[in-house]
Amino acid sequence: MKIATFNINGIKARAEALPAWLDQAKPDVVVLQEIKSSDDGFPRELFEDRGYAVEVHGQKSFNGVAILSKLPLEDVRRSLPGDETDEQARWIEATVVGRTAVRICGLYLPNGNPAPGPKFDYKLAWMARMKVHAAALLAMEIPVVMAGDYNVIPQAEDAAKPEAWLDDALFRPESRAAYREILYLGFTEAFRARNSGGGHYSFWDYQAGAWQRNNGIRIDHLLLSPQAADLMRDARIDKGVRAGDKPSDHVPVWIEIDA
DNA sequence: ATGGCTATATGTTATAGA
Repeated sequence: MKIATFNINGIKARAEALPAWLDQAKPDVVVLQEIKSSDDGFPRELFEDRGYAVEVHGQKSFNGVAILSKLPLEDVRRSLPGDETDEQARWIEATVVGRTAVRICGLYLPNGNPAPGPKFDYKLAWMARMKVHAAALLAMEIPVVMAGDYNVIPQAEDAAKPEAWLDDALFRPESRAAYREILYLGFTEAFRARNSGGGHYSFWDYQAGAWQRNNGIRIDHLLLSPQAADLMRDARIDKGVRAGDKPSDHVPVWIEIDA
């Protein structure tokens, strides 16, 4: 089962590039972030025509997440527990049953800039909520994949210019510590389990020729429960997508698991 | 780079992203 995460930065703007990537990469499951669309405005037919089941947790203009799956999506949850007043659409999860059942979460973690400030406080509070929910997911003792745009640069080697990010919410010690707290509950970060060293990125800014200069950061991650990590066969970044026509500023990151 | 670009809304500019 090939599972991918892709922050597409606007579903309408990616109406050509996203289907083109699906046809080439043929993922079984994709979690999408920043669809920037309401549920009603989501072009479901683009994906249903390709054989994908579609579940959307949308929001007008900003945020918004979705799951596409070649297999049926069961037991869909459309919010991160822990704050009923949170109206930002940043979490969706569902179960996909292949050879075994896999719980797949699609998340769009808050950016948090500027830091310090209320947006940074929201980011850290959201991560504390995610830690609680992640522990509950681990307790199920089944394959769980938490995939998405974490908006966290885990280590200096995950940025081409780490010195430029020292005061940024994506690289602040508080953000990285909160990320580690979730990871160390017992998850495996898929890409790092199979690839070492620097130079691997999942985002390049549209500005200042960041792509041409390979000035990127690695912020899109897949965290696997032990039962999922045992099934992992591969983990890669589809870097070439960034060079395509009208690209998102993120590229897909994916795993292959024996499930 | 303190924002050089991009996307959305229903705009003639503001807001957000990372």
